[in-house]
This record gives sequence, structure tokens and C-alpha cells, in this order.
Amino acid sequence: MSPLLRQPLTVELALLGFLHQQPMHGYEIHQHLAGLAGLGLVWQVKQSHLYALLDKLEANGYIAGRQLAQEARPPRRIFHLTSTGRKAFRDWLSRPVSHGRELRLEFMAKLYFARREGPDWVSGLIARQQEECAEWRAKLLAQAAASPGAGAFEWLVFQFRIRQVNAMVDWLALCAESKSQTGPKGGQDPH
Amino acid sequence: MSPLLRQPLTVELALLGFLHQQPMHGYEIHQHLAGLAGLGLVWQVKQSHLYALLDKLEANGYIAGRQLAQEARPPRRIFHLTSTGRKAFRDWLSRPVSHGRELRLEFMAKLYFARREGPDWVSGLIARQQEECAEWRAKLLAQAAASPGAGAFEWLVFQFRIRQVNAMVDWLALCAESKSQTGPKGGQDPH
DNA sequence: CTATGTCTACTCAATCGATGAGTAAGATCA
DNA sequence: TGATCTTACTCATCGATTGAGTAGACATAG
Repeated sequence: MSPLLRQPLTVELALLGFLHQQPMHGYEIHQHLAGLAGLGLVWQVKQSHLYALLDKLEANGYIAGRQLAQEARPPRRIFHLTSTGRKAFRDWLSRPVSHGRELRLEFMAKLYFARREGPDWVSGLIARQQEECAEWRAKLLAQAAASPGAGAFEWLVFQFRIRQVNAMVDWLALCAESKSQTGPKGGQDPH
Repeated sequence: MSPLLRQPLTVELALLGFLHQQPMHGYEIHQHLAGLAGLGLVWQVKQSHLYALLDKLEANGYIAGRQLAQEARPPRRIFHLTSTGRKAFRDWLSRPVSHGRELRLEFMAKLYFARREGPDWVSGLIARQQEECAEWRAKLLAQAAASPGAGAFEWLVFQFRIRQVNAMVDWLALCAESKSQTGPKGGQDPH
């Protein structure tokens, strides 16, 4: 009933990251996501989809937009974070993702914005995600052990998942090592 | 316009695997997918969704159903493969998946049915998927090398993907080793 | 000089996957 | 005897995602 506080709101919270440093209009955000650099490497959002997400964020009270008329162009809608939006973003940014399939997209988005917010955010995020991964790993091993009569197929499925988690743990350790660089610009390959 | 040959039809082709050995009705298929054993471990399909998928497969000419009335129960719709459906399934079953994110679900389904079809199907599928993974790996390394000015974030993204692919390659090798078991029943842990 | 394309900035209608809920009759169970 | 379970499928709906459209200004090419 209340227009605020609807669904869980997952990936769209990442968009708040763009507005966290300064207000922007939709087209501008889209340009950040369109290319193959930065977040665009990992998250491709169609223009019409982006506007739908922004509408949703506005309906939930995380952002607010004001019209800015222009001569001979469609008017811009410039969005800025509300205070609840700012809080929601900070929460989202420090919370690890709770399932393996969310690393590919959502965790990458968190990492991207954490780097812009500063090294403390990066190290906190990574540490919490490492804990989470360790839990997954333990749970998987327990599950695999507790399936005595499971067939060979089930066994292979568990083996796959375990290897996936191991790859994540490994990669997170790499992230922790190379987190000294803050911005997306500076930094040599630590190779 | 023609009711046949519409969309690419991705995951729903897996359902053909159930009908490949004998005809079934929707409820029966659902029971195979509902539990946490076999394919259900990896692919959860809600009942209403399943019926929608079956309708789609029928509309595309891969399966055909005939009503079987029962006293005091809703009539069953028993589906069987058409000849084009049989061919489509065989093609699907031998084709490797073309993107990493499809391993988690679609490749598992292929593997599941290949095991029921016989060891030759399994080894063929795995071999082709190994080639595919090797290609991904080469392409990723090339991309990572060809991004000289890329920032540290982009580098981390590539590192993540490379580790994921490595885990897949590793796991596929394991599959190739343990493919001696054919059915989902027999087989000790090769531990 | 004109035809074509591109950039800006957003809107709209439609499709399609996915889900919850509903149905209805026999069987099982406390 | 009332409650829940099982069978077997249908239906309306929701929400994510997409293609297409708009319209003026400016650049480019033939």
C-alpha cells in the first residue's frame, strides 16, 4: 500500500552508487554503463530498462528527481539521493552477496563502487565476502558428506559447486592484495 | 507466422530428455524436477511454469500430446516426441554450451541426460565442452593482454573470469574420469 | 546543397518468463 | 467426521526486459 518499501530491491541499488557522489540524469548514467569499461564491462543495461529502474527507485523513495528544462532538447530529470537512499546504498555496499551466482554481477558492482568510496570500504567488503564464502564452502562440504546414497550425478554437481567456491575464495584473496589502488584509473598490473 | 520454428528455445529443450525414453504427462515430469535428487538438484521448475514450457514445446512442434481421460480425475495430457523433437534433442545433447553462465544449469542438464543415454554421449559432450572452455580461456587471456590502459578494476574482472574458467576445466577433467557410471543409481564416490 | 546519419534524452507499448492461487474429486488419517 | 494430501492441470497476473519511436540540432559525405 505505501508507495515506499516495496520489494527487496537487489541490483538496482547499484545505481545509487552513481548518484552518491553527485546528482545525474538518466542518460548520463546510461553512458557510464554502455561502454565496455568500468561497470559496463560487467553489467549491460538497456536504456529503456535503466529508466524503468530509476522510476522504481524513485517510487521507493531512494532517489528524487527534478525536471530541468532545456531549449530545443527534451527536459532532463536530474536525480539525487534522498537520505534513506544514501543509507540504503551504504548498507548495500557493505553487505556481502548471499549466493554464488550473485558474484558475477552484483558483487562486481559493489566492488566497483567501494573502490570509488575509499580503501576502507574495499577491505571491509572483501573481508565480509570472504567470511560468507567460507560459510558456503563449509555448507557444501557438509551437504556432500551428508548424501550417502546420492548418485554419481549429485556428486559431480557438488564437486562443481565446490570448485566454483574455491575459485571465488582464491580471487577474493587476490582482490585483498591488490586493493591498494583506489580509483579505476591509476595502478599497474600487480603481475 | 508459421507456428513452428519460433525462438531459439534454450533450456526447455532439456525437457525433451524426459520424453526421449518414454512418453509422459506433465505432472509426472514435474515430480522428477520437484525433489532435490537428480535434475531437481540443479533445476527447480514451478508446476505452472512447467506446463507453460510444455505448451511452448508443443507449439514449436517438438512434442505432441494426446488427451487420456480418467474417471474422477482431470484428464492427462501424455506427451511424446515428434521426429523433429527427437532430432532437436539429440542436437542439443551433443552441443556444448556457449557461455560460462550456462554451465551451472544447462550443461548440468545435458550431462544428466547424456548419462542416461549412454557413455558415448557423455564422453562426446565432455570433450566438446572442454574444447569450448579452452577457447574461452584463450579469448579471455587475449582480451586481458590487449587491454593495456585498462584500470585495476577491469583487471580484477578478467582475473575472476579466468579463475572461473579454470575451475570449469578442472571439473570437466574430473567428469571425464568418473564417467564410467552410466545411470544415476550405481556408483561409489571415486574418492 | 542536400541526403544521411548521429547525438541527446526520454517515452511507450508489447512480449515473455515466472509465480501464486485455484479447482475438484478421491484417498488417507486422526 | 473433519482435515489434509495427492493427482493433474488451468488461469490471471506481475514484473523484468526489450524494440521501437520521437524530435530537434549538428556533423558529415557525396
